[in-house]
Amino acid sequence: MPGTASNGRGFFALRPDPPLDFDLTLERYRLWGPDPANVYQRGAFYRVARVNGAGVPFELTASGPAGRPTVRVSFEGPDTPERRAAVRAEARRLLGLDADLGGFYARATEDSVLAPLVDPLFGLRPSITPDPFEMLVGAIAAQQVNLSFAFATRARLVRRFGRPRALDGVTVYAFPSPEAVAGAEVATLRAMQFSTRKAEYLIGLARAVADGALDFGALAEASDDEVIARLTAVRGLGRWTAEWFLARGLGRPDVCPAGDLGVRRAVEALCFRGRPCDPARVRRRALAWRPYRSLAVHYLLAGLRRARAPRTAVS
DNA sequence: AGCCAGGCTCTCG
DNA sequence: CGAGAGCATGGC
Repeated sequence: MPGTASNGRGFFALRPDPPLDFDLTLERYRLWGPDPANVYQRGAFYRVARVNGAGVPFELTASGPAGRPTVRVSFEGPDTPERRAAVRAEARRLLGLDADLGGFYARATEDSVLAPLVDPLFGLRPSITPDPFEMLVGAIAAQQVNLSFAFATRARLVRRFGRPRALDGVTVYAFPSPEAVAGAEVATLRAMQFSTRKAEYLIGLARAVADGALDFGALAEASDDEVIARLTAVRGLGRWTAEWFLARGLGRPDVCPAGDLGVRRAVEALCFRGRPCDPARVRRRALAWRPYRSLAVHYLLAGLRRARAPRTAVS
């Protein structure tokens, strides 16, 4: 590895506005199985940032009091301002640091469903996927199948089409580029246990991104409704996918993916005493959580998970 | 064996 | 248009 040693490492610290619960926020990257592009193990989170097409592996660790944590960021050198800025931007998105948690909590105290969730989930932030293509691939993988299976199929795709990097002996993959997936064969994706339909969706999406038909830069500037319209024009991307993209890909604050099975179950359990309700009812109930519907949904899902699988007393 | 899993497309009426 | 059937896959 010529050059690696002399290029060294870069370090800096993030001091986000509190609160931030580092583990609660990043826990989702290991809940349903390993994700080779987002490795969270032994208290450290690893990922590969993209800078002008080049990959920069970095590592996040937390220290300091929970009320005011410091996030230590370490990345593969050379330590240039451009690389540093790119890593900082990815770290901020992964940790959801731009979310208005204070405003949400103030509103949540007035809501009988949200209020009890604030204390046990204090500092949970909505992790944003830094790479929009990655977000959409993950959504397609998760359509209509359980999340453990979805993670497994997506992990196979990452290992096959992504590039492995090493940082402190930990292997973390750069998520595959649209160009790499655009060149895949349906049969290859079928072998990863994607259905034929999903294989077609994935290749079609990758091509649309690669040839510029789907422009993420433009989406970032568009209104919520416009984003939904442009995404659902792509075969394989429906409203559910578009709404999760808004929330988890673009960090839009006021989105409720009412068609989501998990959201529906959470709303049924926490708002309607377990009584079944359809997406329209979910959407109506969520109106009360404006303009923080994304955070509300995030907390409902995490709250239900916690209720069903409570953490051990010590942690 | 059969139902479920954090949907989407296509077709009809 | 809105509802409904059809779709593929693996896990339990």
